[in-house]
Amino acid sequence: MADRFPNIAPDIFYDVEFCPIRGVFSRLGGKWCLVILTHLNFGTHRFSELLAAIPDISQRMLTQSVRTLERDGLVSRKVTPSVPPRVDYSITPFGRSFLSEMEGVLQWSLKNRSTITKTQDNYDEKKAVKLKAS
Amino acid sequence: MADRFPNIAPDIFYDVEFCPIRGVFSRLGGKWCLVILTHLNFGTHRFSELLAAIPDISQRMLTQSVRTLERDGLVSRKVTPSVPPRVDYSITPFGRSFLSEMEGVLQWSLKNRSTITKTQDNYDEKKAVKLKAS
DNA sequence: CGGCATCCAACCCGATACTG
DNA sequence: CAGTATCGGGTTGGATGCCG
Repeated sequence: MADRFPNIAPDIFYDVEFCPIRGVFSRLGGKWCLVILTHLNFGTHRFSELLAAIPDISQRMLTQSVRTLERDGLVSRKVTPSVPPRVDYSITPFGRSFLSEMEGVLQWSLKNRSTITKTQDNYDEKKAVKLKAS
Repeated sequence: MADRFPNIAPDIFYDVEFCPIRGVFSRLGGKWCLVILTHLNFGTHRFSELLAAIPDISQRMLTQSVRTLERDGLVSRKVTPSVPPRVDYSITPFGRSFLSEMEGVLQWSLKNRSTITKTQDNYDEKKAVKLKAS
């Protein structure tokens, strides 16, 4: 497997089934899961609190995302059968361990946001010039 | 802004425009960009090599993804105008800096893959029992 | 209040065909 | 070889309405 090409990645990344990027990360890496987890990292919150705290998420997506996070064990869900009912979401230790690994990436994103924007603008400009030349 | 709720995240995560997750990470976090970057981290590769190295990507998605990575400055593209033409992709130092931040997350994914699978199975089973009871 | 169900629009993505 | 262009299915995600 590794002799497919010279200088290429370890076998694990070829295996579509076991590749850590495809299997785990692609599901938890989405922006919603990460945003929700980040908010819960600062305290337990009700469904409606999360909904208000994340202005650009729909109720449907929030429901779906917390369900995924609960199913994967990164978030715990506590139902209080009062009237009206109350549901609280908390981050689990497992969820915290994931988030701590994401810390560096988030810092990187924050630090390099403007650099990327400029690079993009530069790229788009060059492309526009080439198009005009043809 | 921060007084919206008690114990909630720093302001930056509320700002849809400047939030590091939404702005940068949601674009680079997708599985394709990460897989491509990982392969390029082990050496420069031609388009067709990448296509063969990543069995589950289509030509269209590969083109699109390397273009995104190039536009964001994580990958460099070198065209050799021979017949037939040759295009080589390499990871840039900037791309390497991103990848190094992702290292921990990838390790986490690899380490906890089986745990997550079991947690999911457990969750699904409990849910099935509840459905049967009703 | 915290969902779930439904409908519908948008876009993601693969397959295919064609070009320099 | 390394793309671009187009079509079409499948999924994502928003809007609305109903229910415990």
